[in-house]
Amino acid sequence: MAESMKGLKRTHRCTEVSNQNVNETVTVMGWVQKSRNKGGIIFVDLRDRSGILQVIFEEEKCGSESFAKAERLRSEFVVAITGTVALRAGGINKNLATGDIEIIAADLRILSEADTPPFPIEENSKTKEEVRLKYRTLDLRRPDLQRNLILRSRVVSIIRNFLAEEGFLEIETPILNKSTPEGARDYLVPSRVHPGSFYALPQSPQIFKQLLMAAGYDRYYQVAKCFRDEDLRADRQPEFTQIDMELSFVDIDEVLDVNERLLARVFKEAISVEVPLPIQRMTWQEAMERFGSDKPDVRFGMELVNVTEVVKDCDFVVFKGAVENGGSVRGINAKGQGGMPRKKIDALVDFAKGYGAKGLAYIAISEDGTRKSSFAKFMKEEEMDALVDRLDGQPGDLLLFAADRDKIVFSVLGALRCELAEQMELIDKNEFRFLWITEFPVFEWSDEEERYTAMHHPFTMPMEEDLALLDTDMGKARAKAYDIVLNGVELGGGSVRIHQDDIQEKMFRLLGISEEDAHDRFGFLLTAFQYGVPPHAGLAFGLDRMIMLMAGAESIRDVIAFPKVKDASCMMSNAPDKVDAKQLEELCIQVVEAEESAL
RNA sequence: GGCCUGGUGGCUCAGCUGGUUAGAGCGCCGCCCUGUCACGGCGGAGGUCGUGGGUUCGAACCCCAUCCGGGUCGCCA
Repeated sequence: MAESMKGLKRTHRCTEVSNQNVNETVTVMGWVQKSRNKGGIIFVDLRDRSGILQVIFEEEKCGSESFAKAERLRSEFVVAITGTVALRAGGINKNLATGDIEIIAADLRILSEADTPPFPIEENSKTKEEVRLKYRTLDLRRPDLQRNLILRSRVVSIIRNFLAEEGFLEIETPILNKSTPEGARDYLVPSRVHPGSFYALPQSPQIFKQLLMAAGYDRYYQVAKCFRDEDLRADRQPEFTQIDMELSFVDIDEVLDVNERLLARVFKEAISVEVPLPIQRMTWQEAMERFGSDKPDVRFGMELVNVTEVVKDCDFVVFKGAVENGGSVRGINAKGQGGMPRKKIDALVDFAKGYGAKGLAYIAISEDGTRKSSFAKFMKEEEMDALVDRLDGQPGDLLLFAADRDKIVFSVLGALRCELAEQMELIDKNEFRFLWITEFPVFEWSDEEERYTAMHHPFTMPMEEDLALLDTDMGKARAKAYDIVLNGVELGGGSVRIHQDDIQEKMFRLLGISEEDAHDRFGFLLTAFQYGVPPHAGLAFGLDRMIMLMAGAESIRDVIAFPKVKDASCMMSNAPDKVDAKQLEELCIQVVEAEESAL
């Protein structure tokens, strides 16, 4: 039976008690981690978010009533204990921060009884995520998740302090918005007052922060919830948090500068990691050429090598064909993997196919220098020599080649490079390597829509020196856009925005957005800009990913209190769910269930 | 939507090519124990093998469908 805590006040969290408090009377409250009943003495490990503290019950010290209650304690009971701090009479437990002390209980109240939890509340849980997510409150009691959320809170407060010091204002923007498609799928909210009309949840506060710049708020930031109705991944949730900011009267360098100082501060204060400044910068083109990725992990090498020139006249149709179709042939050298068994190489080929490759050519060089290759028979001896030479192939190396359109070659080798690094254990998990990627293309060709779309968004400023390209070769135009990458993960990105109306008009035109369309969708922004808009630029960090990397978590779910599973539902609450017919009626939405089952 | 992968007591797993009364560790329950902390001792309970079909004399195991997780490609301005 649960008791009241009337008259009690907690004096310490569990690990706030130390040997400095010996002989003091304290009141601690928390959950029973473990109870060890030795008959005449009962040991209870009491747990709260700070950690664990041992309490002992002896009948002559706590009285028969409390002792009887102590005998009933089970895992996860919530209790309040008043007692005296003492140095341990028994051995010291070195595994516990409070291992040299214990509380000699004088009084016990059972504040809440508890059923036996469905899985153990312990660090490094082996329990399936499915079960953990269903009982998320229990999962959140585990020390590793508590550490992650405490870290998250700390990071956010460091960010707030830093940005305040730098003159940023924290301003909230609406959650219920007008849908401005182009980009991710919107979550829609039906309007009751306007039947048939919908709000959209923000994918980011993009337009509002630009409006704030036009309104003169100079430097803005927000811890912003964002929503995207797309499929989930280990590092993607349908709702997630961005540290979103925008600055007026700045160009690229100033944005990067303030953000790298922010990152350095956060990593130093939160996890004692020094971030050397300035952070390395690399253009998008260079990143693609060298690493096959716009978010390269530069903790290891294994860079791509372009061998198009070497093989363009060879007789191997795969290579020749790729070159003739305007593509390229590139390779990587997996050092020391020349002895990789055929089966594993085949697995790599399958891996490559998952990224759109039709195949993967290889040359395995054994320790004695002899070569095994999937395509040697189509090549002249000197062509093979030249290939090996270009990739600096040494005895014991494995050379892998992809031939296709650049887009596919990059994506295949970029992924393969990371996969091999993982297999070969080339990655130092304690290293944090930041990288700015700059000069993204303004446009990206969409095969699906058969037109150019904005790579970043339609308000991204092209590089001044490339403005002329917009009329002649728009695919080559570069933007004043940048991403911040950490260990191969895109942590954030942003751009300088267009504040010149003629350039904005041109962008809309190039994207196939008519004047009418633009006005319909972004009219409120364009109108605002007519009354004086400063040059401005901004950036947004994915907070969840940042915490994930800082915490060394494998999934974003481990740094979010109540995450959703793969199909975007919540295993705990069962959201999304059906709603009452009455609720739908108010929204003038027909109940379709009956019709569906009839079909 | 595609591909890969998992589902066996509360938890984690084993269960060989189909032949059982489906096992183990932890947890749980009861009794005992005044220095435990992975406490210990003795005893005990607990499983329609995700679900539905099918093949077979016989299915946890094979086939089909389906549900619930995980990874990934597409998608994610």
